[in-house]
Amino acid sequence: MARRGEHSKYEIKAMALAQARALIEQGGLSSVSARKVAGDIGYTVGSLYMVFDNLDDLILHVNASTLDELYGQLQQNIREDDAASVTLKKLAHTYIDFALANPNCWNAVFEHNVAGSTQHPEWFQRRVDAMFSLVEQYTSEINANHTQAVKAARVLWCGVHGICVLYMTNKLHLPDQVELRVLVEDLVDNYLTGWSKGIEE
Amino acid sequence: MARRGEHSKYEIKAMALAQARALIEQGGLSSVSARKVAGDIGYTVGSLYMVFDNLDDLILHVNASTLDELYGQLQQNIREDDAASVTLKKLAHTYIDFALANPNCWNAVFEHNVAGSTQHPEWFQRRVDAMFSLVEQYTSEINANHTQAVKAARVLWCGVHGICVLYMTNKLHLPDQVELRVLVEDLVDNYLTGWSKGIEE
DNA sequence: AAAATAAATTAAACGCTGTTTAATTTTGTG
DNA sequence: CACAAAATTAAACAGCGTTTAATTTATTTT
Repeated sequence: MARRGEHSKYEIKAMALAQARALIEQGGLSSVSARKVAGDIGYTVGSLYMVFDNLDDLILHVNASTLDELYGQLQQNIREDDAASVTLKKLAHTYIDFALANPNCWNAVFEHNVAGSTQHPEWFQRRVDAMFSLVEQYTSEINANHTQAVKAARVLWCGVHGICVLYMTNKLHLPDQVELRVLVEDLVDNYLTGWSKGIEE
Repeated sequence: MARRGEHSKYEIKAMALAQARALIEQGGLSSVSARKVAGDIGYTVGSLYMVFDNLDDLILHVNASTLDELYGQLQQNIREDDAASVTLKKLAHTYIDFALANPNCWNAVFEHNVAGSTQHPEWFQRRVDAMFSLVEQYTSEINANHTQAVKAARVLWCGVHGICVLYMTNKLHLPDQVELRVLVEDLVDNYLTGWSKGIEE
């Protein structure tokens, strides 16, 4: 085994990921290219293909780390003594706040769809599932029925995401009186109210 | 003025749009290229740039026609004598059905984000707004307060879209018991129940 | 009818892209 | 020191969006 000695494979991988992420932060997904990333960290494309399958693989790893960061922030804002409905609302707001604070990274997660395969690799899917599971923890506090709790978690999270994604891609034209945060508040409130009523009966 | 005589500008434009749409239907947005579209209709790229600003402009026009088709299907499934809540549910289902029936065209509408400008051209925005307005018609039947009806329309439509977009991009992993149609049903039902309860008080 | 003009259309070029290949350098080992 | 293996680069390929200049075609003018 031989290397230039300066950086290990892991270091090169980490450097490439960091630089790709920086490029996305600054100019969005379209400003990432193999030559640019490689050049910025002092290598040529070949070294990138040594540690990543291809550019999609690289971007998928950046997106995974974005999801990790988002997951961390979701966890941080949870207070054990809050009611489940309060926690769910906090999670929704944290999601929106993260997207607003990291628009390009957040966008990249959903903008980037791997061309050929219809499925994401397992290690990526796990991150998506983890977020649904987090929400599910609190919907199941409201309704112990597992299937119902799963469904509610999916619906709530998808709903919050839908508001977010249409807003971030300039397809949600809000009147001045209506704010983004008010919409998610309204969604979670009304959905949970309706859901609770369904349980009572 | 002179032309090859075979086709007028409008005809070329229409042919290009039709072919671009066909390519999207078959292989998604990534299988559209200026050279491919031009070649398929018997011209070279130059003729494309005669009738479109650029490739983004072409795709934006395809997407606009997709939205028109979707809007048409939404209108078709409306029965005047249905209750507003029933109509809203029908609209949601029609939206899902359209996405499932035209996955690549539907995806293209949301996958394609014009690089430079943050805003879409007016004629495109109008199509998006038209859909929200359609939903708004029926939320305002439930609550006459305009601001509230606008908000509910946005939240419902975003929610349905969120479910749809995460499902279509393989980021929504549904347990076998939970179906896509059940999710939108659940969303609309519970949201409207919660919303109605808010009005009563 | 021939010549001039203007538009339509093409061909070619520019600089970029992801990816693969072969050549080259560097390193660790026998 | 020589050999082999790994790291790294350089070059190539086929494609991309877009712009430019050249060329064909049709219309207008003389």
